[in-house]
Amino acid sequence: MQNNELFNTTCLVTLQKSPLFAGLQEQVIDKMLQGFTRRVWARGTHLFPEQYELCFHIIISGRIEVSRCHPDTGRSITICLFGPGDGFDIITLLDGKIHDVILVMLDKVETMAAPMDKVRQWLVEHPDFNRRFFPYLGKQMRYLEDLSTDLALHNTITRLARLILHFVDQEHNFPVSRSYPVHLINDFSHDALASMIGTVRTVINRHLHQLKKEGVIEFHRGYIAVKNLEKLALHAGQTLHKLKKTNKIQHNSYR
Amino acid sequence: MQNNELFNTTCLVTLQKSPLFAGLQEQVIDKMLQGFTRRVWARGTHLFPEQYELCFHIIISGRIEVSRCHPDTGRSITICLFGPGDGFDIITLLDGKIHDVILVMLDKVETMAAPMDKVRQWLVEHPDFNRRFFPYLGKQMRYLEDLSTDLALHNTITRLARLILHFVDQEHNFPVSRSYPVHLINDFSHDALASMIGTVRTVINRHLHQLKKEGVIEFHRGYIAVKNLEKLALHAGQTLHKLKKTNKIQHNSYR
DNA sequence: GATTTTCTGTGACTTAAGTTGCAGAATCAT
DNA sequence: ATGATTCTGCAACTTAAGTCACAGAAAATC
Repeated sequence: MQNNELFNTTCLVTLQKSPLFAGLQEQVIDKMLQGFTRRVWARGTHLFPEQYELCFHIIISGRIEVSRCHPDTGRSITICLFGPGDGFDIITLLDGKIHDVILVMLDKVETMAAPMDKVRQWLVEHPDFNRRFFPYLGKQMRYLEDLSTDLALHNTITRLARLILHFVDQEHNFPVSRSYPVHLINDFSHDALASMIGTVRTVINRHLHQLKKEGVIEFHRGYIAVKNLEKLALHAGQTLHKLKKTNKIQHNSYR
Repeated sequence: MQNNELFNTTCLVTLQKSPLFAGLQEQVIDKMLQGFTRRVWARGTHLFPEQYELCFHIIISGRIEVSRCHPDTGRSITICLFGPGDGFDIITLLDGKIHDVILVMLDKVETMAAPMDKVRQWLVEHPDFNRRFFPYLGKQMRYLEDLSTDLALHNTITRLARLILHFVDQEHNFPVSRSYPVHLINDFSHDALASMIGTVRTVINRHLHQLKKEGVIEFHRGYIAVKNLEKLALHAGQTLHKLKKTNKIQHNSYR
């Protein structure tokens, strides 16, 4: 089947670029590819623990939002965002216990799935794979730590600035508008952005308009780009404490 | 030296109870013990990345608070809390990069230290150790996820209730007062508690007094115990949405 | 045991950030 | 196309949770 052939090629390419598999011997990757089954989900699908706990998945195409939801208020927080090359569920893979999060498919999503136990076995059999696995875990833990830190220490506009800064593509700027596009979260609704930094739509809306007024960003429905990186960095607090708040520092130093 | 002998015995016992080493063959543990160096820090010592990035440490005695601090406001958030048997810094071990957190010794702390590379080598050479390492990572990631979720979705009194519930020792209750003691955080100041849930001292103080008035807990300087677990669980939202907030659920259901 | 330092308790005040409600725009489904 | 649905933009309002300031208690240090 030609379609399948194409999918397999896409898989190989994705794996070779994936932080989990990049640099592995081709024969090892080939052998692993045999063990995977293709899965496809439509955009908007919600997956609950029972539906993903048995297999480990590698995303081939599309994005997945991992989130938690408050049963009473309905508010939700996005714990992480996955794209092609990412694998889930890492935590269940690690400890075998159920992981109580909701996966939302932000696009049509294609994955390769293999039983958890088989992937665990690969980790033992292929030290190379095992070694590559560690930095990937580190990256995830750092993201979670940063999320907690931001939520606890920064106000909402700072968090929004940091979010945009985190996903901005500083390499490629649009030649026409001289603005920097944003990755992965470019087409997010204000609700989705709110969930990323643990707040609500109206607050995101207010802050986006403020940043636009200040000339930091430009945006319209499903589109954000950065016009002034320095100002954005200032909002994000990158160099803030060196410039502006000298008085505050002094004020706190004699506590 | 007799003192050293005693320390080695303590080490062995700690390792055998540690989530990282429990169940390993004794000869493997013995061999690892050779590779460790003893380190001691006084209570209150602050460690910065340069001081711990080169070696992986296993705590033998005492507690360590891992935290981040906002340079301007001086507020800080405790990212995790380590006790005997825990190892740090896990993230640097995983990806070899500097990990920008501050370690605060809450007691006099004794650790065993081994070069990062050596521990990474052990992970490769001893599949048993490697396998035990994974669930430990899972536990840490779950804690971070829960922290983020709590910060984003719950108000401060709920977070305080959850904190206490998380560290309560449900097994042993004091026969006299019929109250349940708290682990690890029992002697924390209100400032330290505040840092655990990402808020400030005055807020903790207010809520502690409220919980006391409601008969949920009892406390005095450096002491907390739970008098009514059910009420505490209610505050923590464990069964909240089933009992109390039915109206809220209905109210939200037609959004 | 005197003095310094660190904790705790409390009241008054401020404000960031949520909630609610509605109207119009954009997009999707049939 | 058209009707339904989902997004966006505001404005008015509420409140949880901060800040600030000070005093007394407890603990640590000398």
